[in-house]
Amino acid sequence: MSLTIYDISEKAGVSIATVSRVLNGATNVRSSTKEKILKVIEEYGYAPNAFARGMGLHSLKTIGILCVDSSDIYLAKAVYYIEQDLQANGYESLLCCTGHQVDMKKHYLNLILSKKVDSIILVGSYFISNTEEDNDYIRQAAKKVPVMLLNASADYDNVYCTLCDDYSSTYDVTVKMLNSDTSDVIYIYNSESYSGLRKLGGFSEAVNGIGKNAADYAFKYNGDIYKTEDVTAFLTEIAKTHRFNSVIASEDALAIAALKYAAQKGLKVPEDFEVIGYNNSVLCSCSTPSLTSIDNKLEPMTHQLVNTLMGVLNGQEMPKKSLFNGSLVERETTSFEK
Amino acid sequence: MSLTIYDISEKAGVSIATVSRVLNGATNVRSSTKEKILKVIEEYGYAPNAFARGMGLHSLKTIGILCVDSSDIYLAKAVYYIEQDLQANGYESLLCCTGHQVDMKKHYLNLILSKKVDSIILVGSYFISNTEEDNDYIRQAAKKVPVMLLNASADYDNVYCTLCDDYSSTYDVTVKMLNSDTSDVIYIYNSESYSGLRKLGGFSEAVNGIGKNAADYAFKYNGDIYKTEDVTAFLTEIAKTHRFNSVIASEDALAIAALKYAAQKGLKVPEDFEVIGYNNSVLCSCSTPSLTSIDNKLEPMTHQLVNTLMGVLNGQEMPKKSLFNGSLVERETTSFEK
DNA sequence: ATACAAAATGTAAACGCTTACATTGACGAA
DNA sequence: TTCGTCAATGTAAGCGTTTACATTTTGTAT
Repeated sequence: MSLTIYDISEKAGVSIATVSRVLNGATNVRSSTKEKILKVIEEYGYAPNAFARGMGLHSLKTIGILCVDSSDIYLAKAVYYIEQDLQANGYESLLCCTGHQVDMKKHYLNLILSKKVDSIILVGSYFISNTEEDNDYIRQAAKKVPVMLLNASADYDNVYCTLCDDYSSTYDVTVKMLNSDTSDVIYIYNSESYSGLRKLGGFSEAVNGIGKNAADYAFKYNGDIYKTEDVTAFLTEIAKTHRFNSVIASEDALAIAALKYAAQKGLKVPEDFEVIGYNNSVLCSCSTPSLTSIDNKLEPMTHQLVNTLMGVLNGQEMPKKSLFNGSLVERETTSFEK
Repeated sequence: MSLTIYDISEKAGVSIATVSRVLNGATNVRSSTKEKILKVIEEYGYAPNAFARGMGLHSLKTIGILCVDSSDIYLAKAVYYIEQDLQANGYESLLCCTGHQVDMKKHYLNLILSKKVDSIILVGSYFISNTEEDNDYIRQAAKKVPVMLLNASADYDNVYCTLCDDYSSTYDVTVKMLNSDTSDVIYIYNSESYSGLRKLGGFSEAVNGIGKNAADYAFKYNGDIYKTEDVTAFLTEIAKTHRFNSVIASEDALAIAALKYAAQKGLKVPEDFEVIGYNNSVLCSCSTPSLTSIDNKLEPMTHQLVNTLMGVLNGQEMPKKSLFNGSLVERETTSFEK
């Protein structure tokens, strides 16, 4: 078995308490003693047992991150930023990818709670707005540690939200679209995610605003958004019953597929067909023409989230909700600027 | 503070041992007792303390995963597959994103080792082939638990490798390129990653094979591969001194940038300019024209890796090295098939 | 040299579990 | 009824730390 603090104390000729103090950077240890212990540790390659530490300590300076799907470009980026920030603040992070099933989400939430994390950050769709019961597990968790929500909103005790005002962004861009030459605009979205619904709301308000029925222009795609062929087939299907010459997508990947669709139909982008994505992800500059997209300020949001968290952990009063505004990044698939 | 096993035993009127047995699914507990305890646990929302468990238990059925950068599409996908498989095998996973700095890699490696993981899986460039000393930390880790390498090769005790024969794939595709109409082919690559070097080797052999000096045709790009503009600028720079009409890239993102470059120069793809990427990632079908790429069998590789690991943990003799062959997935940026 | 305060170090309890071993209880055979 | 057996349950030690408190050492002023 590996060495314990006893082994080290014995070899260094001191007590375990002194070793522990050195390990934890206590100041009240004579420097000669410290050196001696450090040398032994170095020589024998001792590493403290995290579980034993966990038992003694109250805080392990560890934050649990739950992510629905780390293979999603956007979420992976979010997790990455958050981890960097946590590390910069001297916190470790524990990441679990839960998938979309509710029981798995609950399972991992409890799992990670049992590891004495100081807080939990939820990245992706965890907060299911429809049923109070489904969300109860989050409220339960919030009784133990502060819960941070990225891109979701909830008014619970000890739950802090950082999000982008998708509603407004989508509303604004829809209005812009409706006023442009290509005015037959549809909205395609995929998941039942909270942000997807907020975007739908903004789109709907804009469409309803000009006296049309938004429901006729919003289409939900159930499937893998990265399967381009499936999405283009989906659009082809829509085209059978609906006329449209521009697409607002809830995700960049969907928008990319819309571009493929346009190419298939021989439609010129942006002259005859306009497309707007969401997230301003790496995909945008990968497509030809490059994709206009709404930047939802992921990086600033993650900074804010971690900042808020650090404040909360230090006992400061922090905002329960931090709201950012998205901004349109125009590239080659729209022609607003002309 | 949260409840302990003592609280539960008290409320249920049994001893802590019995509660522990129920918690761990022991069979020798009367079912009426079991029910009673389970009910109390349910009612009071007890969750065992993972650290205390960790102290008692020898194996926590937990695997540590180290990933260089989870925001990289390819690596994120790899991690995702691995986590799914581990979960299916009843193992938990602990993921740490280390970044590229060597000290951070070492730091996290030790950190994760201290959490009593049963094994460590390294995803990305951890094995630095050049200096023995730099790799020593991996050998040290392998003394404690089996170390699994994805896409890297090392002949150390207790280290198991699963990789794709990038060398051959790149060699084959280069030969194919050299024989086609567009024969002025260059290779662009970014990192000092192990697989990047293997690919370079394959490319070089093919080029040297026709009596040219490979070094004149391979170009290393140092920078963010997702910054399309930077990469196109890099290509423009190359074009000043070198004539080329086809590009083999070590990563899809670089290939995508090469497509942008071609578009800028008004070159027709694939007629006047051919491009091949690597990894067959989601980017391939996102670009227009869609990108020909080498599929390096990520999913089968991850399955194999986890299989091997499970075998090793069960004490079976397993292959030290599992080698897959990449395959060319032709899309619209090449014209081999015509 | 002596006394005392402060700094350094040591001792031992606590953290919440698992599990070997001890004890109790139930049931069937004699 | 009485014993033996085996299943169910309980007791207590141990896992490797941290840390409050106790003790020793050091340094300083007298």
